[in-house]
This record gives sequence, C-alpha cells and structure tokens, in this order.
Amino acid sequence: AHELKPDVVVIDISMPDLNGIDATRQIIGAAPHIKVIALSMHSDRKFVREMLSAGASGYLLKDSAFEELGTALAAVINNQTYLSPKIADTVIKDYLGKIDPTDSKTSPSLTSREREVLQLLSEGKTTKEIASKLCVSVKTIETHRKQIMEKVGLNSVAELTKYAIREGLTSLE
Amino acid sequence: AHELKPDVVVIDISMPDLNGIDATRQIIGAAPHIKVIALSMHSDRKFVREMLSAGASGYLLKDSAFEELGTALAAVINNQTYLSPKIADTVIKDYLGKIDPTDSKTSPSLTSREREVLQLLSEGKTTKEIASKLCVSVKTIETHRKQIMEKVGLNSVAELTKYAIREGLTSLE
DNA sequence: GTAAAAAATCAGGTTTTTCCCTATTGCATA
DNA sequence: TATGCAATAGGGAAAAACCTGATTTTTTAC
Repeated sequence: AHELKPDVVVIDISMPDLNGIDATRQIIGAAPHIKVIALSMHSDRKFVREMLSAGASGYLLKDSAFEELGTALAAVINNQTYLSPKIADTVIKDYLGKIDPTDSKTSPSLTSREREVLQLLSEGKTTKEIASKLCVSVKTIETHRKQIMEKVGLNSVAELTKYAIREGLTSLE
Repeated sequence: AHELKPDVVVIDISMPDLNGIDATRQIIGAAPHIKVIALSMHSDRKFVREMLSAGASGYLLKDSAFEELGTALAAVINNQTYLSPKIADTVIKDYLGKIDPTDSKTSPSLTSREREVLQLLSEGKTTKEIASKLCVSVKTIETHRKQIMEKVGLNSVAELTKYAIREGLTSLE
C-alpha cells in the first residue's frame, strides 16, 4: 500500500500471517485518505466491529457476488460506507444495543478459542489431537466442544462440520 | 493485455464496445500462454460454447461468490479448466447428450448400502439411529462404517461428511 | 450350475470417547 | 468491587467405537 498509493485497498481478513485488522489500522494510520474494504468469511460481530473501528469503509462477505464489489467500490470512493447485507444486519443490531438471545440463530458468536476448536474438529482431528495441539487437557476440549454444540444448536460432528464449512472455518478440501 | 503481460485475464463478456469473445480470441491468438477467465451474467449455451472455443480456461457467473474466483484462478494457473457449477452442468449435458444415471457413480465403489449409511452419517445421525432406521443391529452399522472408512481412506466423521458433500450424498443444508 | 467372491448381517469383549456435573482462575466492565 | 464470561479441567458413569471373528445372502465368474 505504501508503494502503490492506491485509492482503495481490498483486504482479506483471513489472509495468512498478517492480521487484516492490524493491517487496516496501519494503512489508515499512515494514509487516512485510503479507503479499505474488508473481505471476510465470517459475519462475526467482533470481526466486523474491530474492522470498522480500525477504519474500514466497507465490509464484504466472501460469499457475496462479484457485483457487490463494484457497488462497494463505488460507495467508498464517494466517501460512503458499504456493508454486505448480512453484515449490515448484525451491525444494526449491535448499534441498537439489544441483541435478544431468541434471534441469536443468525450467528451465535463463538469465541475465538471455540472457533479454533471447531475448525480443527471439522478438519477431522480427534479431541485428543486437538488437546495436544493446543497444549490443554482433553477435558478442556470436551468442554469447548459441548459449548460449541450448545451455542450453535447442533449435536453431531457431521452437522458441526457442515456448519464450519458454511462459516468458512474449513473447506471441502 | 499486450502491455501488462498478465498470467491470467478475467474478461467481462458484457463489457461495452469490445466483444468479450473476440477479445479472448485476440488475446489467445497473440499470446497463447495467457489464461482467460470469462465473467458473465448469462449461462447461455452459445456464449459458453463460443467462449470456450475461443480459448477461455474458465467461465464464471457474476452471481458467483468471490471464493470461486480464487478457485478458478488456482485451477487455470495449473492448466486446468474451471467452470461455475451451473455452467458445468449445461456443458456436461451438452457434451454427453444423454446421461445414464446408473454408471455415473465413479466413486471408490461403495456399495449402495454403504452409501446409504454414509449419507445418514453425514446428516448427523448416530450409529444407533441409523441402525434403528435401517432395522439392523448397531453392530452392522459399525461394520459398514469401518468398511466405508477403509475404502475411502478417511477416519473421522468430519472428513466423511466432507466426502459425502463432494459426492453429492448430502448437502450443506 | 456350481464354486468363489463380495455384500450384508451380527456378537463378545476391550478400549476410547463422550457425557454430565462441578469447579477454579483470570479478566473485563458495569 | 461485584458480576459475568472465557478458558481451564477433574471424576465417574454411559455410550460409542474398535478388534476379532462369524454366518447368511447375493453376485459374479467359470
């Protein structure tokens, strides 16, 4: 970004190594006129909030259509903010303050640790393997898993795997 | 394209003035190593056929997700061809003329019973539930499951679920 | 038309995993 | 400072998976 002096940057949040949120912070910090559009697989509240407070002007989901990118670009170069419809929903709810637990089915925000466990689980790792990988007890992973199942309302590895795929935590390989 | 010498060009077929099909023909004619991915709103047979015979290596629909672009790019730089699923369907039907549903299963020869079990498994059913549904003993289902895992070379429900999705035995719901 | 191979069924016993309940610690924030 | 949430984990019961066979149909092959 520093070299190319772009008008708009599209950042993939889940890019490896460099954290997209921090990257955004740096870019905006160094060159506030640059517009940043975040591209993410998650519609997770925390991600969105952090990204926006880091200064992003737009937030798109990866499962959005190409068309949306054009719309978003047009919006941000006009100093407007563009959010994917799904994102807009969560942002508005967040903004309105009350997130009643009844409709939390939209995206039952898992903690980052839980997402981590879910990802490994949906990649075929056993509980034992996950525990050893994360250097915690098997019991801890069991608790996380139970918690995940409770939150998302599913109770089989198969369904969790599908959920993880839909949420972009894992791929079909 | 002439100036930038790209590896891959993504062409919007419906771009104004210049016809995307002719553009593709020219690019491929001048520099055959360049990969062209067509981006179109139509899944129209003629468009697709002409585009492919013009030398395109990929064909995406505009309502596809971003993710697909990555997949397509990865495919074409490996000298493979990528088609949006919808497109693939029409191409294959065109190509085959008639589709025999019986022999199209070229998967690692699971028996129909095994596929049945795998499907239920990948829908989140427990071994016990499957047994009761199929009116056989739990032991039988265990044996089937072991056999399936052996045949496809996977040993977790998560991976089996992904396999089942790829094979069209179950959906993401 | 029969023998061999493959598919479908199941059991006993052992090992592993999961489930349920409970509990501690750190951290944020109201 | 009190309260709630996140992350951690143990014990013990229950369930599921695993290993080692084994029997009965159904297909396939010669």
